[in-house]
Amino acid sequence: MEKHGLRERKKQRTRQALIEAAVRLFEDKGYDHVTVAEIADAAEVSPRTFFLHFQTREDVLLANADVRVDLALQAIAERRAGEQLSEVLVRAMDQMIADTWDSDLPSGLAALRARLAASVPALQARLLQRYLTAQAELAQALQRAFPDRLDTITASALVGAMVGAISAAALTALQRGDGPGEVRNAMRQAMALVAQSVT
Amino acid sequence: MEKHGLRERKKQRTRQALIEAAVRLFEDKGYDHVTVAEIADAAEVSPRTFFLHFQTREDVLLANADVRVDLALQAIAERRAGEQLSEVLVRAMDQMIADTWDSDLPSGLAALRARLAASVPALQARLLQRYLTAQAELAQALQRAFPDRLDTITASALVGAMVGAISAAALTALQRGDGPGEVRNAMRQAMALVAQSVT
DNA sequence: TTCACTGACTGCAGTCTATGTACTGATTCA
DNA sequence: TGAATCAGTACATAGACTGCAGTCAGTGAA
Repeated sequence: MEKHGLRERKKQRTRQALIEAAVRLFEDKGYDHVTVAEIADAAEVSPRTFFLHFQTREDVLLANADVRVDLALQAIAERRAGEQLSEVLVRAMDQMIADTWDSDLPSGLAALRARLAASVPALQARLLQRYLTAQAELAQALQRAFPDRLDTITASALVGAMVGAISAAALTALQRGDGPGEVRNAMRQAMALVAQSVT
Repeated sequence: MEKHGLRERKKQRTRQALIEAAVRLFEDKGYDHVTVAEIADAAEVSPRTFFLHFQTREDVLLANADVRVDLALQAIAERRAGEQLSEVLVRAMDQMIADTWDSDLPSGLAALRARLAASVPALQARLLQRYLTAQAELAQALQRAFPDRLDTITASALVGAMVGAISAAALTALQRGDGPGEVRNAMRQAMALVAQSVT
C-alpha cells in the first residue's frame, strides 16, 4: 500500500499539519473567518500546497471520513452464512454510527465537524454529497451480497432511506442542542425505524 | 401577496430572462463553461444584478423548486379526518414527485436540472442541501399534524427516510440512463418501500 | 558513489464567484 | 408635486481555485 518511505511520510506530515491548523483556526475564529491563506500560513506551507492536499476548503474537515464507509462495506462483506438482510444492514450502519463519535482521529475533529455541519451551509452541502457517494457504494455492495433479494433500485432506496433517516435525526438532535449521547440515540432510533421495512 | 404592480413585474421579467439565458447557455456550452458574467450579458443585465436575484450561480437552476415543497406542506395540511399517517405522507410525497416532472415551468427546466444534478458535483451538493431544509419543514408540519403519534426525532427520521430513499432511487435510475417514466417508477417504488415501515 | 528521475512544494499570474459601497433613475405613495 | 423606495448599475475588493514554470529533496538503478 505504501509507495515510498520518507517522502510519503513527509507528505502525510504536512497534510496532518494542515488539518490541525485548520481545526484550530476554525475553532478560534469561526469557519467563515478563516482563509486558506491563513491555514497554509499556520501550517508553514504555501497556499498552493493546500490545494495539493484538498480539493476545496471544506474538504479539510471531511478528511478521513472515508474510513467509516470502508468499515460499513467491510461489515457487509463479512456477513455470515444465514444472516438476514436487515441484520447485515443494521450492523453496517451501526459500524458507521459508532465510529462517528469515537475513534475519529486526534482531538474532537468529529465533534467539530458535526457542529459545523449543522451550522455552515457550504460544509453541510459538501457533507451531504459525500454521504450520497458513500450510499452508492453501499447500495452496490448490498445488492451484490443479496442478488436475488434486491434489485438495483431497491438497494439504492434502502440505503438511501437508512442514511437519510439517520442523518436527519442526527441533525435535528444537534440543532436541538443535544449532547453526543442523545444524538447517538436519535440515530439508533432512526435506524430501527427504517429497519422495520426490511423485515 | 403581490406588493406592487409595474415595478414587481419588471423585476420578475429580468429574473425570468436570467433563468432562460442561463438554461440556454448551460445546454449549449455545458455548466462549467458558463460564467455569471456571460449569463448576465445574455440577459442584458449587469453581472451585479445576477446576484441580486440569486445567491449563488447554482441557484438559477433551483429557482422555483420551493413551489413543490409548498405543495407537499399543503397536502399535509389538507388531511381529512380519519386519514392515517402513512396515507398523508404518501400523498405529500406523491405531490412532489408528480410535480417534479410536469408543471415545472417553461421548457425542460426540470429535465435539465435532473441531468445536471446527476453530473455536476457543485449543483448536486446544493440540491441536496435544499432537500434537507425542505425535510425540516415537512417534518415539523408532519409532527404538528400527528402530535401524539410522532415525536420530533421520529418525524425527522421518517421524512429523512422518504426523501433519502426517493432521491437515491431517482439518482440511480438517472445514472443508469432511464427515461422520465422509469425514473418516476423508481421513485414510487422507493416511496412504497419506506411507507411499509409506518403501517 | 554517482546520476537521472520522480514528485512534493513553491511563486506568480490569472479567472471567477461573491460582496460592500455609492450612485442613478424609474416607480410609488403621501 | 415632492419624498421615499427600490431595481439596477459602476467600481472596487476579497478570496477560492487553477495553470505554469520552476526548485530541491528523496529515491532507485548503474
